[in-house]
Amino acid sequence: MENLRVFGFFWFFFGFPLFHARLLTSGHLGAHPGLRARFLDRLALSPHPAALPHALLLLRSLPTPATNDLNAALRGLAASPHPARSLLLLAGRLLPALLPRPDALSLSFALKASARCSDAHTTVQLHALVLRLGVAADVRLLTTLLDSYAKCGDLASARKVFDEMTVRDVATWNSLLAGLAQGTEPNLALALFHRLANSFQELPSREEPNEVTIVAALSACAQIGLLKDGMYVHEFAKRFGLDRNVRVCNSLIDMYSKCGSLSRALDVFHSIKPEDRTLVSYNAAIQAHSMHGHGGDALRLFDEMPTRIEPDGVTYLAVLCGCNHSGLVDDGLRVFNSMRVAPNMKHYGTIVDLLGRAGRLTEAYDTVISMPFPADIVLWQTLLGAAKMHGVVELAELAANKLAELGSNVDGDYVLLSNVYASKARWMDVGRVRDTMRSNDVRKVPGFSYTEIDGVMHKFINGDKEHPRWQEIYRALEDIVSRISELGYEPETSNVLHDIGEEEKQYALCYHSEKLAIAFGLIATPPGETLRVIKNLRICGDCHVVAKLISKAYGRVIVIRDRARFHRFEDGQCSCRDYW
DNA sequence: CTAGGGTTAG
Repeated sequence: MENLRVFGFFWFFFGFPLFHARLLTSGHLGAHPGLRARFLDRLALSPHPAALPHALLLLRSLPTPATNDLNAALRGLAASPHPARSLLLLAGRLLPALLPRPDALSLSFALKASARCSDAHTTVQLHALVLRLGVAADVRLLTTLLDSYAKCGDLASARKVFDEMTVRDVATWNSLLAGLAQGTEPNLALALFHRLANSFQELPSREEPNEVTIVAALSACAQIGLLKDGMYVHEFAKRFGLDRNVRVCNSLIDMYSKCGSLSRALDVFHSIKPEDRTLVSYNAAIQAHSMHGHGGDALRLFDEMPTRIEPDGVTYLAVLCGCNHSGLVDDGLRVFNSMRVAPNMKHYGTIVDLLGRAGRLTEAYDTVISMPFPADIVLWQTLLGAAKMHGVVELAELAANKLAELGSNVDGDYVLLSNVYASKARWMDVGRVRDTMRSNDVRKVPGFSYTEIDGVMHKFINGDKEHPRWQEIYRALEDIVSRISELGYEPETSNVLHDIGEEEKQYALCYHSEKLAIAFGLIATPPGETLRVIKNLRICGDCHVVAKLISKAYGRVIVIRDRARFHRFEDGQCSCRDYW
Protein backbone atom coordinates (compact mmCIF):
# COMPACT_ATOMS: atom_id res chain seq x y z
CA MET A 1 0.00 0.00 0.00
CA GLU A 2 2.84 2.32 0.85
CA ASN A 3 4.16 1.54 -2.60
CA LEU A 4 0.93 2.66 -4.15
CA ARG A 5 1.15 6.01 -2.39
CA VAL A 6 4.64 6.53 -3.70
CA PHE A 7 3.47 5.59 -7.16
CA GLY A 8 0.56 7.97 -6.82
CA PHE A 9 3.02 10.75 -6.22
CA PHE A 10 4.96 9.70 -9.21
CA TRP A 11 1.87 9.69 -11.29
CA PHE A 12 1.01 13.29 -10.48
CA PHE A 13 4.43 14.52 -11.48
CA PHE A 14 5.28 12.36 -14.44
CA GLY A 15 1.82 11.68 -15.82
CA PHE A 16 -0.38 8.65 -15.59
CA PRO A 17 0.69 6.82 -18.80
CA LEU A 18 4.11 6.22 -17.38
CA PHE A 19 2.66 4.91 -14.15
CA HIS A 20 0.14 2.77 -15.89
CA ALA A 21 2.79 1.25 -18.12
CA ARG A 22 4.91 0.55 -15.11
CA LEU A 23 2.06 -1.22 -13.31
CA LEU A 24 1.25 -3.31 -16.37
CA THR A 25 4.85 -4.36 -16.97
CA SER A 26 5.40 -5.16 -13.32
CA GLY A 27 2.47 -7.54 -13.52
CA HIS A 28 0.80 -6.19 -10.38
CA LEU A 29 -2.47 -5.45 -12.10
CA GLY A 30 -3.26 -8.98 -12.99
CA ALA A 31 -1.66 -10.71 -10.05
CA HIS A 32 -3.34 -8.87 -7.19
CA PRO A 33 -7.03 -8.27 -7.89
CA GLY A 34 -7.50 -6.59 -4.50
CA LEU A 35 -4.69 -4.18 -5.08
CA ARG A 36 -5.88 -3.59 -8.62
CA ALA A 37 -9.38 -2.63 -7.50
CA ARG A 38 -7.93 -0.40 -4.84
CA PHE A 39 -5.75 1.32 -7.40
CA LEU A 40 -8.71 1.71 -9.77
CA ASP A 41 -10.73 3.21 -6.93
CA ARG A 42 -8.03 5.79 -6.18
CA LEU A 43 -7.64 6.56 -9.84
CA ALA A 44 -11.38 6.94 -10.43
CA LEU A 45 -11.75 9.34 -7.50
CA SER A 46 -8.67 11.41 -8.30
CA PRO A 47 -9.39 15.07 -9.09
CA HIS A 48 -7.09 14.97 -12.11
CA PRO A 49 -9.26 15.43 -15.22
CA ALA A 50 -7.62 12.55 -17.07
CA ALA A 51 -7.77 10.12 -14.15
CA LEU A 52 -11.32 8.88 -14.51
CA PRO A 53 -11.17 8.26 -18.28
CA HIS A 54 -7.99 6.39 -17.65
CA ALA A 55 -9.60 4.25 -14.98
CA LEU A 56 -12.31 3.35 -17.48
CA LEU A 57 -9.68 2.51 -20.07
CA LEU A 58 -8.01 0.26 -17.56
CA LEU A 59 -11.27 -1.43 -16.64
CA ARG A 60 -11.89 -2.08 -20.32
CA SER A 61 -8.47 -3.66 -20.70
CA LEU A 62 -9.18 -6.28 -18.05
CA PRO A 63 -10.13 -9.65 -19.50
CA THR A 64 -12.19 -10.64 -16.45
CA PRO A 65 -13.03 -7.60 -14.35
CA ALA A 66 -14.13 -8.31 -10.78
CA THR A 67 -17.12 -6.69 -9.10
CA ASN A 68 -14.76 -4.48 -7.14
CA ASP A 69 -13.20 -3.18 -10.35
CA LEU A 70 -16.64 -2.29 -11.61
CA ASN A 71 -17.50 -0.65 -8.29
CA ALA A 72 -14.44 1.56 -8.43
CA ALA A 73 -15.55 2.91 -11.79
CA LEU A 74 -19.19 3.27 -10.68
CA ARG A 75 -18.08 5.19 -7.64
CA GLY A 76 -15.82 7.50 -9.61
CA LEU A 77 -18.47 8.21 -12.22
CA ALA A 78 -21.17 8.79 -9.58
CA ALA A 79 -19.01 11.47 -7.97
CA SER A 80 -17.95 13.00 -11.29
CA PRO A 81 -19.60 15.97 -13.02
CA HIS A 82 -21.51 13.42 -15.13
CA PRO A 83 -23.10 11.00 -12.66
CA ALA A 84 -25.44 9.65 -15.35
CA ARG A 85 -22.45 7.84 -16.83
CA SER A 86 -22.34 5.70 -13.72
CA LEU A 87 -25.82 4.50 -14.54
CA LEU A 88 -24.85 3.87 -18.16
CA LEU A 89 -21.93 1.77 -17.02
CA LEU A 90 -24.12 -0.33 -14.75
CA ALA A 91 -26.56 -0.82 -17.60
CA GLY A 92 -23.68 -2.18 -19.66
CA ARG A 93 -23.92 0.64 -22.14
CA LEU A 94 -20.60 2.30 -21.43
CA LEU A 95 -18.36 -0.70 -21.77
CA PRO A 96 -19.22 -3.36 -24.31
CA ALA A 97 -17.28 -6.02 -22.45
CA LEU A 98 -19.02 -8.53 -20.23
CA LEU A 99 -19.51 -7.01 -16.80
CA PRO A 100 -19.31 -8.83 -13.48
CA ARG A 101 -22.47 -9.25 -11.42
CA PRO A 102 -23.22 -6.11 -9.38
CA ASP A 103 -23.41 -6.32 -5.59
CA ALA A 104 -24.88 -4.10 -2.88
CA LEU A 105 -21.97 -1.70 -3.21
CA SER A 106 -22.55 -1.33 -6.95
CA LEU A 107 -26.16 -0.37 -6.30
CA SER A 108 -25.14 2.02 -3.57
CA PHE A 109 -22.94 3.98 -6.00
CA ALA A 110 -25.61 3.86 -8.68
CA LEU A 111 -28.19 5.20 -6.22
CA LYS A 112 -25.83 8.03 -5.39
CA ALA A 113 -25.68 8.77 -9.10
CA SER A 114 -29.44 8.70 -9.61
CA ALA A 115 -29.80 11.01 -6.59
CA ARG A 116 -27.32 13.46 -8.09
CA CYS A 117 -29.25 13.36 -11.37
CA SER A 118 -32.58 13.72 -9.54
CA ASP A 119 -33.60 10.76 -11.66
CA ALA A 120 -36.57 9.29 -9.79
CA HIS A 121 -37.29 6.79 -12.56
CA THR A 122 -33.84 5.22 -12.26
CA THR A 123 -34.08 5.16 -8.47
CA VAL A 124 -37.23 3.06 -8.81
CA GLN A 125 -35.42 0.68 -11.17
CA LEU A 126 -32.49 0.40 -8.79
CA HIS A 127 -34.95 -0.28 -5.98
CA ALA A 128 -36.22 -3.25 -8.01
CA LEU A 129 -32.64 -4.39 -8.48
CA VAL A 130 -32.05 -4.19 -4.72
CA LEU A 131 -34.95 -6.60 -4.22
CA ARG A 132 -33.88 -8.87 -7.08
CA LEU A 133 -30.31 -9.17 -5.78
CA GLY A 134 -31.62 -10.10 -2.36
CA VAL A 135 -29.68 -7.38 -0.53
CA ALA A 136 -32.70 -5.64 0.97
CA ALA A 137 -31.63 -6.31 4.56
CA ASP A 138 -28.63 -4.02 4.24
CA VAL A 139 -29.16 -0.91 6.41
CA ARG A 140 -26.58 1.16 4.56
CA LEU A 141 -27.94 0.28 1.17
CA LEU A 142 -31.53 0.98 2.19
CA THR A 143 -30.49 4.28 3.71
CA THR A 144 -28.85 5.20 0.41
CA LEU A 145 -32.04 4.15 -1.36
CA LEU A 146 -34.15 6.26 1.00
CA ASP A 147 -31.82 9.20 0.48
CA SER A 148 -31.95 8.79 -3.28
CA TYR A 149 -35.75 8.90 -3.24
CA ALA A 150 -35.71 11.99 -1.06
CA LYS A 151 -33.17 13.77 -3.25
CA CYS A 152 -35.24 12.95 -6.33
CA GLY A 153 -38.18 14.68 -4.62
CA ASP A 154 -40.18 11.51 -3.97
CA LEU A 155 -40.66 11.97 -0.24
CA ALA A 156 -43.54 9.48 -0.07
CA SER A 157 -41.32 6.66 -1.32
CA ALA A 158 -38.48 7.76 0.97
CA ARG A 159 -40.87 7.57 3.89
CA LYS A 160 -42.13 4.17 2.76
CA VAL A 161 -38.61 2.76 2.64
CA PHE A 162 -38.02 4.19 6.12
CA ASP A 163 -41.23 2.71 7.50
CA GLU A 164 -40.50 -0.72 6.10
CA MET A 165 -36.96 -0.94 7.42
CA THR A 166 -36.67 -3.23 10.43
CA VAL A 167 -33.33 -1.83 11.56
CA ARG A 168 -32.69 1.90 11.36
CA ASP A 169 -29.51 3.52 12.51
CA VAL A 170 -28.86 7.20 13.10
CA ALA A 171 -27.93 7.85 9.46
CA THR A 172 -31.28 6.40 8.38
CA TRP A 173 -33.10 8.88 10.61
CA ASN A 174 -30.84 11.71 9.50
CA SER A 175 -31.42 10.95 5.87
CA LEU A 176 -35.21 11.16 6.12
CA LEU A 177 -34.95 14.15 8.44
CA ALA A 178 -32.75 16.05 6.00
CA GLY A 179 -34.87 14.92 3.06
CA LEU A 180 -38.02 16.33 4.64
CA ALA A 181 -36.32 19.53 5.78
CA GLN A 182 -34.94 20.21 2.33
CA GLY A 183 -38.01 19.01 0.53
CA THR A 184 -40.06 21.91 1.89
CA GLU A 185 -41.71 19.74 4.53
CA PRO A 186 -40.14 21.30 7.61
CA ASN A 187 -43.16 20.49 9.77
CA LEU A 188 -42.88 16.80 8.97
CA ALA A 189 -39.13 17.00 9.58
CA LEU A 190 -39.73 18.49 13.00
CA ALA A 191 -42.31 15.83 13.85
CA LEU A 192 -39.75 13.17 12.89
CA PHE A 193 -37.13 14.88 15.03
CA HIS A 194 -39.42 14.77 18.06
CA ARG A 195 -40.08 11.11 17.39
CA LEU A 196 -36.35 10.44 17.33
CA ALA A 197 -35.81 12.55 20.45
CA ASN A 198 -38.26 10.29 22.27
CA SER A 199 -36.88 7.00 20.99
CA PHE A 200 -33.17 7.42 20.26
CA GLN A 201 -32.41 4.88 23.02
CA GLU A 202 -33.63 2.27 20.55
CA LEU A 203 -30.91 3.05 18.01
CA PRO A 204 -28.62 0.08 17.37
CA SER A 205 -25.28 -0.30 19.17
CA ARG A 206 -25.80 2.58 21.57
CA GLU A 207 -25.77 5.14 18.77
CA GLU A 208 -26.82 8.66 19.62
CA PRO A 209 -28.17 11.58 17.62
CA ASN A 210 -25.21 13.44 16.15
CA GLU A 211 -24.41 16.80 14.63
CA VAL A 212 -26.08 15.86 11.34
CA THR A 213 -29.32 15.23 13.23
CA ILE A 214 -29.10 18.63 14.90
CA VAL A 215 -28.17 20.52 11.74
CA ALA A 216 -31.09 19.01 9.81
CA ALA A 217 -33.54 19.68 12.65
CA LEU A 218 -32.33 23.27 13.01
CA SER A 219 -32.77 23.81 9.30
CA ALA A 220 -36.42 22.80 9.68
CA CYS A 221 -36.86 25.17 12.67
CA ALA A 222 -35.29 28.02 10.72
CA GLN A 223 -37.67 27.52 7.83
CA ILE A 224 -40.74 27.46 10.03
CA GLY A 225 -39.37 30.27 12.16
CA LEU A 226 -40.57 29.02 15.50
CA LEU A 227 -38.15 30.04 18.22
CA LYS A 228 -39.60 27.60 20.73
CA ASP A 229 -38.78 24.54 18.63
CA GLY A 230 -35.37 25.92 17.77
CA MET A 231 -34.54 26.38 21.44
CA TYR A 232 -35.73 22.86 22.16
CA VAL A 233 -33.33 21.49 19.53
CA HIS A 234 -30.57 23.66 21.01
CA GLU A 235 -31.19 22.19 24.48
CA PHE A 236 -31.29 18.72 22.97
CA ALA A 237 -27.92 19.34 21.29
CA LYS A 238 -26.45 20.42 24.65
CA ARG A 239 -27.43 17.06 26.16
CA PHE A 240 -25.07 15.37 23.73
CA GLY A 241 -22.34 17.98 23.94
CA LEU A 242 -23.01 18.99 20.36
CA ASP A 243 -23.49 22.69 21.03
CA ARG A 244 -19.72 23.22 20.75
CA ASN A 245 -19.62 21.68 17.30
CA VAL A 246 -18.88 24.40 14.73
CA ARG A 247 -21.37 23.12 12.19
CA VAL A 248 -24.07 22.94 14.83
CA CYS A 249 -23.17 26.49 15.88
CA ASN A 250 -23.41 27.67 12.28
CA SER A 251 -26.88 26.19 12.05
CA LEU A 252 -27.82 27.72 15.39
CA ILE A 253 -26.82 31.17 14.12
CA ASP A 254 -29.04 30.69 11.10
CA MET A 255 -31.91 29.29 13.14
CA TYR A 256 -31.87 32.04 15.79
CA SER A 257 -31.60 34.72 13.17
CA LYS A 258 -34.53 33.33 11.15
CA CYS A 259 -36.56 32.84 14.32
CA GLY A 260 -36.21 36.55 15.04
CA SER A 261 -33.56 36.49 17.74
CA LEU A 262 -30.56 38.37 16.38
CA SER A 263 -29.02 38.60 19.84
CA ARG A 264 -29.07 34.83 20.38
CA ALA A 265 -27.63 34.33 16.90
CA LEU A 266 -24.74 36.67 17.71
CA ASP A 267 -24.22 35.04 21.10
CA VAL A 268 -23.68 31.73 19.35
CA PHE A 269 -21.33 33.32 16.82
CA HIS A 270 -19.24 34.83 19.62
CA SER A 271 -19.26 31.54 21.52
CA ILE A 272 -17.22 29.96 18.70
CA LYS A 273 -13.51 30.44 19.28
CA PRO A 274 -12.27 32.90 16.60
CA GLU A 275 -9.87 30.36 15.14
CA ASP A 276 -12.67 27.81 14.84
CA ARG A 277 -15.02 30.08 12.90
CA THR A 278 -15.53 28.97 9.34
CA LEU A 279 -16.71 30.71 6.21
CA VAL A 280 -20.21 29.45 6.94
CA SER A 281 -20.08 30.95 10.47
CA TYR A 282 -19.34 34.37 8.98
CA ASN A 283 -21.88 33.96 6.22
CA ALA A 284 -24.60 33.04 8.69
CA ALA A 285 -23.74 35.93 11.04
CA ILE A 286 -23.52 38.50 8.21
CA GLN A 287 -26.81 37.19 6.88
CA ALA A 288 -28.31 37.55 10.36
CA HIS A 289 -27.39 41.26 10.49
CA SER A 290 -28.71 41.76 6.96
CA MET A 291 -32.06 40.09 7.61
CA HIS A 292 -32.58 42.27 10.62
CA GLY A 293 -31.83 45.44 8.70
CA HIS A 294 -28.42 46.08 10.24
CA GLY A 295 -26.52 46.67 7.01
CA GLY A 296 -23.77 48.63 8.73
CA ASP A 297 -23.07 45.72 11.11
CA ALA A 298 -23.10 43.30 8.18
CA LEU A 299 -20.47 45.43 6.43
CA ARG A 300 -18.38 45.69 9.57
CA LEU A 301 -18.37 41.93 10.13
CA PHE A 302 -17.50 41.42 6.47
CA ASP A 303 -14.53 43.78 6.82
CA GLU A 304 -13.45 42.01 10.01
CA MET A 305 -13.28 38.60 8.37
CA PRO A 306 -9.83 37.12 8.95
CA THR A 307 -7.61 36.81 5.89
CA ARG A 308 -7.46 33.01 6.27
CA ILE A 309 -11.12 32.94 5.20
CA GLU A 310 -11.87 33.81 1.61
CA PRO A 311 -15.37 35.25 1.08
CA ASP A 312 -17.52 33.30 -1.39
CA GLY A 313 -20.62 34.12 -3.39
CA VAL A 314 -22.85 33.62 -0.36
CA THR A 315 -20.81 36.09 1.70
CA TYR A 316 -21.10 38.77 -0.96
CA LEU A 317 -24.79 38.15 -1.39
CA ALA A 318 -25.37 38.49 2.35
CA VAL A 319 -23.43 41.79 2.51
CA LEU A 320 -25.17 43.15 -0.59
CA CYS A 321 -28.58 42.26 0.87
CA GLY A 322 -27.62 44.07 4.04
CA CYS A 323 -26.68 47.16 2.07
CA ASN A 324 -29.88 46.87 0.06
CA HIS A 325 -32.15 46.58 3.10
CA SER A 326 -30.42 49.49 4.79
CA GLY A 327 -30.28 51.72 1.71
CA LEU A 328 -26.47 51.79 1.70
CA VAL A 329 -26.21 52.36 -2.05
CA ASP A 330 -22.58 53.44 -2.31
CA ASP A 331 -21.34 50.72 0.04
CA GLY A 332 -23.27 48.11 -1.90
CA LEU A 333 -21.81 49.24 -5.21
CA ARG A 334 -18.32 49.35 -3.73
CA VAL A 335 -18.64 45.77 -2.43
CA PHE A 336 -20.13 44.59 -5.72
CA ASN A 337 -17.29 46.12 -7.72
CA SER A 338 -14.70 44.59 -5.44
CA MET A 339 -16.10 41.05 -5.67
CA ARG A 340 -13.44 38.42 -6.06
CA VAL A 341 -15.81 35.78 -7.37
CA ALA A 342 -17.98 35.94 -10.48
CA PRO A 343 -21.36 37.51 -9.60
CA ASN A 344 -24.41 35.37 -10.28
CA MET A 345 -28.02 36.32 -10.95
CA LYS A 346 -28.75 36.94 -7.27
CA HIS A 347 -25.84 39.34 -6.89
CA TYR A 348 -27.05 41.29 -9.89
CA GLY A 349 -30.53 41.13 -8.38
CA THR A 350 -29.49 42.98 -5.24
CA ILE A 351 -27.60 45.61 -7.22
CA VAL A 352 -30.48 46.21 -9.60
CA ASP A 353 -32.80 46.50 -6.60
CA LEU A 354 -30.38 48.83 -4.83
CA LEU A 355 -30.04 51.14 -7.85
CA GLY A 356 -33.72 50.87 -8.68
CA ARG A 357 -34.92 51.91 -5.23
CA ALA A 358 -32.46 54.79 -5.23
CA GLY A 359 -34.09 56.03 -8.43
CA ARG A 360 -31.01 55.31 -10.51
CA LEU A 361 -33.07 53.50 -13.11
CA THR A 362 -30.79 54.02 -16.08
CA GLU A 363 -27.92 52.41 -14.23
CA ALA A 364 -30.20 49.60 -13.05
CA TYR A 365 -31.31 48.94 -16.61
CA ASP A 366 -27.75 49.17 -17.97
CA THR A 367 -26.67 46.63 -15.37
CA VAL A 368 -29.36 44.23 -16.52
CA ILE A 369 -28.51 44.44 -20.22
CA SER A 370 -24.76 44.28 -19.72
CA MET A 371 -24.80 41.15 -17.55
CA PRO A 372 -22.94 38.17 -18.99
CA PHE A 373 -26.15 36.11 -18.95
CA PRO A 374 -29.80 36.87 -19.77
CA ALA A 375 -31.95 38.23 -16.93
CA ASP A 376 -34.45 35.88 -15.32
CA ILE A 377 -38.03 36.51 -14.23
CA VAL A 378 -37.18 37.75 -10.75
CA LEU A 379 -34.72 40.31 -12.12
CA TRP A 380 -37.29 41.78 -14.50
CA GLN A 381 -39.79 41.85 -11.64
CA THR A 382 -37.24 43.79 -9.61
CA LEU A 383 -36.86 46.28 -12.43
CA LEU A 384 -40.63 46.49 -12.84
CA GLY A 385 -40.97 47.22 -9.13
CA ALA A 386 -38.40 50.01 -9.40
CA ALA A 387 -40.17 51.44 -12.45
CA LYS A 388 -43.45 51.44 -10.53
CA MET A 389 -41.86 53.06 -7.49
CA HIS A 390 -40.56 55.92 -9.59
CA GLY A 391 -43.43 56.05 -12.09
CA VAL A 392 -41.42 55.33 -15.24
CA VAL A 393 -43.89 54.01 -17.79
CA GLU A 394 -41.43 53.06 -20.56
CA LEU A 395 -39.29 50.91 -18.31
CA ALA A 396 -42.36 49.31 -16.72
CA GLU A 397 -43.69 48.37 -20.17
CA LEU A 398 -40.34 47.01 -21.23
CA ALA A 399 -40.03 44.89 -18.11
CA ALA A 400 -43.63 43.68 -18.40
CA ASN A 401 -43.01 42.63 -22.01
CA LYS A 402 -39.93 40.70 -21.00
CA LEU A 403 -41.91 39.02 -18.22
CA ALA A 404 -44.59 37.99 -20.72
CA GLU A 405 -41.87 36.62 -23.02
CA LEU A 406 -40.40 34.60 -20.17
CA GLY A 407 -43.81 33.18 -19.33
CA SER A 408 -44.29 34.84 -15.95
CA ASN A 409 -47.98 35.07 -15.30
CA VAL A 410 -48.41 36.14 -11.69
CA ASP A 411 -50.86 38.78 -10.56
CA GLY A 412 -48.15 40.98 -9.04
CA ASP A 413 -46.62 41.76 -12.45
CA TYR A 414 -49.95 43.02 -13.78
CA VAL A 415 -50.77 44.97 -10.66
CA LEU A 416 -47.47 46.86 -10.86
CA LEU A 417 -47.87 47.69 -14.55
CA SER A 418 -51.47 48.70 -14.02
CA ASN A 419 -50.47 50.94 -11.14
CA VAL A 420 -47.87 52.74 -13.23
CA TYR A 421 -50.53 53.50 -15.82
CA ALA A 422 -52.98 54.53 -13.10
CA SER A 423 -50.44 56.94 -11.62
CA LYS A 424 -50.30 58.66 -15.04
CA ALA A 425 -54.12 58.53 -15.40
CA ARG A 426 -53.77 56.27 -18.46
CA TRP A 427 -57.06 54.49 -17.83
CA MET A 428 -57.29 52.90 -21.27
CA ASP A 429 -54.02 51.13 -20.57
CA VAL A 430 -55.22 50.13 -17.10
CA GLY A 431 -58.24 48.53 -18.76
CA ARG A 432 -56.02 46.77 -21.29
CA VAL A 433 -53.91 45.23 -18.53
CA ARG A 434 -57.07 44.05 -16.79
CA ASP A 435 -58.33 42.44 -20.02
CA THR A 436 -55.00 40.67 -20.49
CA MET A 437 -55.25 39.36 -16.97
CA ARG A 438 -58.70 37.99 -17.62
CA SER A 439 -57.73 36.24 -20.82
CA ASN A 440 -54.44 34.87 -19.47
CA ASP A 441 -55.79 32.98 -16.48
CA VAL A 442 -53.37 34.74 -14.15
CA ARG A 443 -51.73 32.82 -11.37
CA LYS A 444 -52.24 34.21 -7.88
CA VAL A 445 -49.58 33.35 -5.34
CA PRO A 446 -51.57 32.68 -2.18
CA GLY A 447 -50.39 34.75 0.76
CA PHE A 448 -50.44 33.28 4.23
CA SER A 449 -49.18 34.22 7.67
CA TYR A 450 -48.81 32.33 10.89
CA THR A 451 -48.15 33.00 14.52
CA GLU A 452 -47.40 30.78 17.45
CA ILE A 453 -49.32 31.32 20.65
CA ASP A 454 -48.79 29.08 23.69
CA GLY A 455 -47.09 26.49 21.54
CA VAL A 456 -49.89 26.29 19.00
CA MET A 457 -49.52 27.43 15.39
CA HIS A 458 -52.27 29.60 13.97
CA LYS A 459 -52.27 29.97 10.22
CA PHE A 460 -54.18 32.61 8.28
CA ILE A 461 -54.87 33.04 4.57
CA ASN A 462 -56.10 36.35 3.12
CA GLY A 463 -59.72 36.90 4.12
CA ASP A 464 -60.15 33.43 5.57
CA LYS A 465 -62.71 32.50 8.21
CA GLU A 466 -61.30 29.09 9.02
CA HIS A 467 -60.02 30.00 12.46
CA PRO A 468 -62.35 28.94 15.31
CA ARG A 469 -62.26 32.48 16.70
CA TRP A 470 -62.65 34.26 13.36
CA GLN A 471 -65.60 36.35 14.53
CA GLU A 472 -63.61 37.78 17.43
CA ILE A 473 -60.69 38.37 15.10
CA TYR A 474 -62.79 40.32 12.61
CA ARG A 475 -64.30 42.39 15.43
CA ALA A 476 -60.80 43.10 16.71
CA LEU A 477 -59.83 44.29 13.24
CA GLU A 478 -62.72 46.75 13.21
CA ASP A 479 -61.51 48.07 16.55
CA ILE A 480 -58.00 48.35 15.19
CA VAL A 481 -59.07 50.28 12.12
CA SER A 482 -61.08 52.75 14.17
CA ARG A 483 -58.27 53.27 16.66
CA ILE A 484 -55.53 53.76 14.10
CA SER A 485 -57.78 56.00 12.03
CA GLU A 486 -57.50 58.45 14.90
CA LEU A 487 -53.76 58.37 14.30
CA GLY A 488 -54.33 59.35 10.69
CA TYR A 489 -54.60 55.96 8.97
CA GLU A 490 -56.03 55.85 5.49
CA PRO A 491 -56.08 52.56 3.58
CA GLU A 492 -53.42 52.44 0.90
CA THR A 493 -55.46 50.79 -1.81
CA SER A 494 -53.15 51.39 -4.74
CA ASN A 495 -51.64 47.93 -4.37
CA VAL A 496 -54.91 46.22 -5.08
CA LEU A 497 -55.91 45.58 -8.63
CA HIS A 498 -58.29 48.09 -10.14
CA ASP A 499 -61.09 45.81 -11.17
CA ILE A 500 -62.99 46.18 -7.94
CA GLY A 501 -64.62 49.14 -6.25
CA GLU A 502 -62.93 51.25 -3.59
CA GLU A 503 -64.93 49.70 -0.77
CA GLU A 504 -64.08 46.18 -1.85
CA LYS A 505 -60.42 47.16 -2.15
CA GLN A 506 -60.45 48.33 1.44
CA TYR A 507 -62.10 45.08 2.43
CA ALA A 508 -59.50 43.02 0.56
CA LEU A 509 -56.71 44.94 2.24
CA CYS A 510 -58.26 44.83 5.67
CA TYR A 511 -58.22 41.05 5.81
CA HIS A 512 -54.70 40.44 4.59
CA SER A 513 -53.34 37.38 6.35
CA GLU A 514 -50.77 39.32 8.38
CA LYS A 515 -53.46 41.63 9.71
CA LEU A 516 -55.55 38.63 10.77
CA ALA A 517 -52.53 37.17 12.54
CA ILE A 518 -51.74 40.43 14.33
CA ALA A 519 -55.38 40.91 15.35
CA PHE A 520 -55.48 37.40 16.74
CA GLY A 521 -52.23 38.01 18.59
CA LEU A 522 -53.69 41.12 20.17
CA ILE A 523 -56.71 39.30 21.58
CA ALA A 524 -54.93 36.07 22.49
CA THR A 525 -51.93 37.40 24.41
CA PRO A 526 -51.58 39.61 27.48
CA PRO A 527 -50.99 43.35 26.95
CA GLY A 528 -47.41 44.30 26.24
CA GLU A 529 -46.35 40.93 24.91
CA THR A 530 -44.34 40.92 21.68
CA LEU A 531 -46.24 39.61 18.67
CA ARG A 532 -44.35 37.47 16.17
CA VAL A 533 -45.76 36.81 12.72
CA ILE A 534 -44.26 34.98 9.77
CA LYS A 535 -45.42 35.61 6.24
CA ASN A 536 -44.58 33.71 3.04
CA LEU A 537 -44.53 36.78 0.76
CA ARG A 538 -43.21 40.32 1.10
CA ILE A 539 -45.31 42.44 3.43
CA CYS A 540 -47.55 44.90 1.57
CA GLY A 541 -47.35 48.67 1.97
CA ASP A 542 -50.69 48.96 3.72
CA CYS A 543 -49.96 46.21 6.23
CA HIS A 544 -46.64 47.90 6.93
CA VAL A 545 -48.39 51.18 7.76
CA VAL A 546 -51.00 49.38 9.87
CA ALA A 547 -48.39 47.43 11.84
CA LYS A 548 -46.56 50.65 12.66
CA LEU A 549 -49.75 52.29 13.89
CA ILE A 550 -50.81 49.25 15.92
CA SER A 551 -47.43 49.18 17.63
CA LYS A 552 -48.10 52.75 18.74
CA ALA A 553 -51.82 52.56 19.51
CA TYR A 554 -51.58 49.29 21.45
CA GLY A 555 -48.09 49.64 22.89
CA ARG A 556 -46.94 46.38 21.35
CA VAL A 557 -43.73 45.31 19.72
CA ILE A 558 -44.56 43.44 16.52
CA VAL A 559 -41.97 41.38 14.69
CA ILE A 560 -42.85 40.24 11.19
CA ARG A 561 -40.61 37.97 9.18
CA ASP A 562 -41.49 38.32 5.53
CA ARG A 563 -39.96 36.51 2.59
CA ALA A 564 -36.83 38.63 2.66
CA ARG A 565 -36.22 40.07 6.10
CA PHE A 566 -37.48 41.05 9.52
CA HIS A 567 -39.56 44.09 10.32
CA ARG A 568 -39.62 45.14 13.96
CA PHE A 569 -42.39 47.59 14.74
CA GLU A 570 -42.22 49.61 17.91
CA ASP A 571 -43.89 52.87 18.93
CA GLY A 572 -44.97 53.68 15.40
CA GLN A 573 -41.60 53.01 13.76
CA CYS A 574 -40.25 50.05 11.80
CA SER A 575 -36.69 48.82 11.97
CA CYS A 576 -36.52 48.89 8.16
CA ARG A 577 -37.05 52.65 8.28
CA ASP A 578 -39.62 52.16 5.52
CA TYR A 579 -36.89 51.11 3.13
CA TRP A 580 -37.51 47.59 2.01
C1' DC B 1 -9.35 -2.47 3.86
C1' DT B 2 -13.33 1.06 -0.88
C1' DA B 3 -20.88 2.21 0.95
C1' DG B 4 -25.32 5.95 3.76
C1' DG B 5 -26.85 11.35 6.61
C1' DG B 6 -25.63 18.21 6.81
C1' DT B 7 -25.50 24.51 7.40
C1' DT B 8 -25.27 29.79 4.44
C1' DA B 9 -28.62 32.38 -1.04
C1' DG B 10 -32.63 38.17 -4.54
